[in-house]
Amino acid sequence: MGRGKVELKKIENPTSRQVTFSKRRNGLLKKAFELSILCDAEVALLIFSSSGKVYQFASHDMDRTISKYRDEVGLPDSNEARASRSIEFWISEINELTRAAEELELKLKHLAGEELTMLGMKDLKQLERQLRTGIDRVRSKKRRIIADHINQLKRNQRALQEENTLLKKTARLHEFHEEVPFIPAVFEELVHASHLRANPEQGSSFTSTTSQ
Amino acid sequence: MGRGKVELKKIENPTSRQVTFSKRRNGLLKKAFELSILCDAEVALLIFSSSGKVYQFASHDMDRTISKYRDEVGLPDSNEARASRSIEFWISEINELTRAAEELELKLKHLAGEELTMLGMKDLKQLERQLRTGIDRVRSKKRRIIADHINQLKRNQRALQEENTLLKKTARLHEFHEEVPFIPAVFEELVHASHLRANPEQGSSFTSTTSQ
DNA sequence: ACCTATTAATAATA
DNA sequence: TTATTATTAATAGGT
Repeated sequence: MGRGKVELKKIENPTSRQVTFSKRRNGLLKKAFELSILCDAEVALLIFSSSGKVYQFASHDMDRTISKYRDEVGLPDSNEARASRSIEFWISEINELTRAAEELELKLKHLAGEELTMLGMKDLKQLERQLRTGIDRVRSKKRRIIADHINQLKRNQRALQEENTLLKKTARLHEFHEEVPFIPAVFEELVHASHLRANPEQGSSFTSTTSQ
Repeated sequence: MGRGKVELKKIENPTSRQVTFSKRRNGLLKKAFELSILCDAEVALLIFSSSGKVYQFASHDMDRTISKYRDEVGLPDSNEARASRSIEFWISEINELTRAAEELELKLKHLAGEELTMLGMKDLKQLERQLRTGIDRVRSKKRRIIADHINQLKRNQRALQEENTLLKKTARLHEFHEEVPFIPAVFEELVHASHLRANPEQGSSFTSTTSQ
């Protein structure tokens, strides 16, 4: 509901992500409030921005609602068992994971051409080689997809041409000697549909239908 | 957003209240989900219908989010409860870190041109754009490094040339226009000796001797 | 559950 | 953040 649709994926641009967050957060809180009033429901809503700030709404009392939730879903058990593993274990586990994640993030930045300051000529050459390989593979994949689409189109065209021929013969047999004046809209629709889905099955089912 | 506005008060008619609850509940859950994806937020939503049924959404892990909330808003309850909650929190923290790491790894693979099967044309185009940007930046960095080296070399050369010029001038001032015809044998001998012993004292005594 | 006329939310933009 | 406005999305009221 704006100047254009938006796909359901993380907004990359940090500024517009922040703006959208602000607006949608307010919208969500408002709707939570409305639902609780209009329908006499008990609603609790917690929102953490990616920067860690909290926003909340609770129609009744946050802790009460959370308690109700725990009672319903509640698994107030395995805490002890899991606590048995020493705290140190979990701490080191977290440190390890954090370290690994940071390493991965740095690699990603390097591939994006960021934070290159500490890299030497040798590293840069390797990086360029990796990027080259990546781009080649992506392009290759793109070519394949396009080729597949084209083949699908050709298959459809051939099927349609055959149908056309068949129809003409039938028409002649029935003493209809005039040309078919135009291609019906249905035809267009089928071609479009098969483009979009790029589904071989459709093509063949279409063919078999027409060949019957 | 319907055939007419609605007042913000409890809907009296139980049937339409139920219908509205159903519709708006779904709408709210959907929007909570969208916010979490679009803006990379952590969202938890609990809804109890007036009849007591629970509906929930949690972008990450309900317990983790609730723990974060308690930490932020901070009701320092009993130590027991807090300790056990902390364990839960760490566990979900680990899950979250693991998930994040896997996501990063997948991105890395994509940038390396691997695991492209599930990507559509749109994704591939964006990937190619990212790779292009990356490669441009890496090349730019390389050019800068090379340029710096060249400048350094030029600087050195210039310095040497100036020194050279200076030396020539100095030579002319001292009126030494002939070439040195040969090095006396005594000289050779002394040089050899000082090499072998590597004794600075000798060298200097030799110099002072000759200059006398 | 499905169908539209309408209202509400909001994306792009400043 | 806030304000504006063109568009899309949600949904009220009915079937």
